[in-house]
Amino acid sequence: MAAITSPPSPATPSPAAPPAAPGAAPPTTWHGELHATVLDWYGANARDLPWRTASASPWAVMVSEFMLQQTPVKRVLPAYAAWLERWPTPADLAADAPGEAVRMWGRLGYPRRALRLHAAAVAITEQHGGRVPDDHAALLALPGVGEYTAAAVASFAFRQRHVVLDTNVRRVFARAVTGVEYPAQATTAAERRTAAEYLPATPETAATWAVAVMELGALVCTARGPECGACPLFDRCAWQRAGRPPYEGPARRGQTYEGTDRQARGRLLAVLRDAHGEVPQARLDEVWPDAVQRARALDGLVADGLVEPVAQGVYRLPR
DNA sequence: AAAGCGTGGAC
DNA sequence: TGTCCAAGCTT
Repeated sequence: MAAITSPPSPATPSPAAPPAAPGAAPPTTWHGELHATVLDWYGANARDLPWRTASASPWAVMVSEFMLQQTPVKRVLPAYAAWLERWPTPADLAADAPGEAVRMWGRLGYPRRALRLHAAAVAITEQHGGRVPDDHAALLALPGVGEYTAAAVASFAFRQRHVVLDTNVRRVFARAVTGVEYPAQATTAAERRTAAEYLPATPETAATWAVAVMELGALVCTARGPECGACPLFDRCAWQRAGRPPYEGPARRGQTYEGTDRQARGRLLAVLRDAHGEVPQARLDEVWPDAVQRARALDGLVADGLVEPVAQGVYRLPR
């Protein structure tokens, strides 16, 4: 496999050993240089985000992580602030109705996340004394918390050492280490192995490294139009050294949205969100003409617990 | 394990 | 314009 190589340093002919043979860990000094390179870049370029401040509680970090699942930072910022103002602790949210969480979620998208965040708050309140657990396995057991989110909360909020593998990190490793433009569609064991190899040994350093690599992917090593000229890994990057070969493979996505059940669900739920209280069927009929698809979408929302039928032809957000 | 799940912005 | 993408999770 390729690797992040040492930069061709004309100034200091590095005494560091060349890239290690497959299977062997590279020299600590070399790793240390790589870590310093990325950490220095992060120190100078990190965005000033509210969930990264010292005063951000583990709950605040968890809220941010839920909201950031597939939603851009810019749209999360105001929702994050409003959410924490209303529900500063898990117990505050748990004491409120799940429908209120769905309403506060607004237009962030994927509203099931709101429901799961509420359910997580209930679990934290009932099973963890109202404190966000600092144990990775306990985090993973919470609703809406997967491998990434568990690692992110444990790392960012509790400064533990975990492989934090999100879309940004995967892309950075795909390019810098593997030498391809994009990672595979699904996360592979090889990717976890690679990320683990490069993870600093010290928890505190590992935690900062995790967020730093993510930030690099978000700001420089972007999916489209990466700014390689501004990248601290420019000289080491396997993709760069290979001449930045374009992605080869199957189309990575291609989801149409217009006319889908997803769009129908969104329209219906928007009506429920904006109407405080019960909503008659007629109000829903207005926003989606196709009766068959409308019924299917509404059934789906009910099945997901996002909508509650209160009577024949009357609906509301769940209580 | 591939598909379903929202929404808005960038190019 | 349509396509792609955004700190994924669940079934």
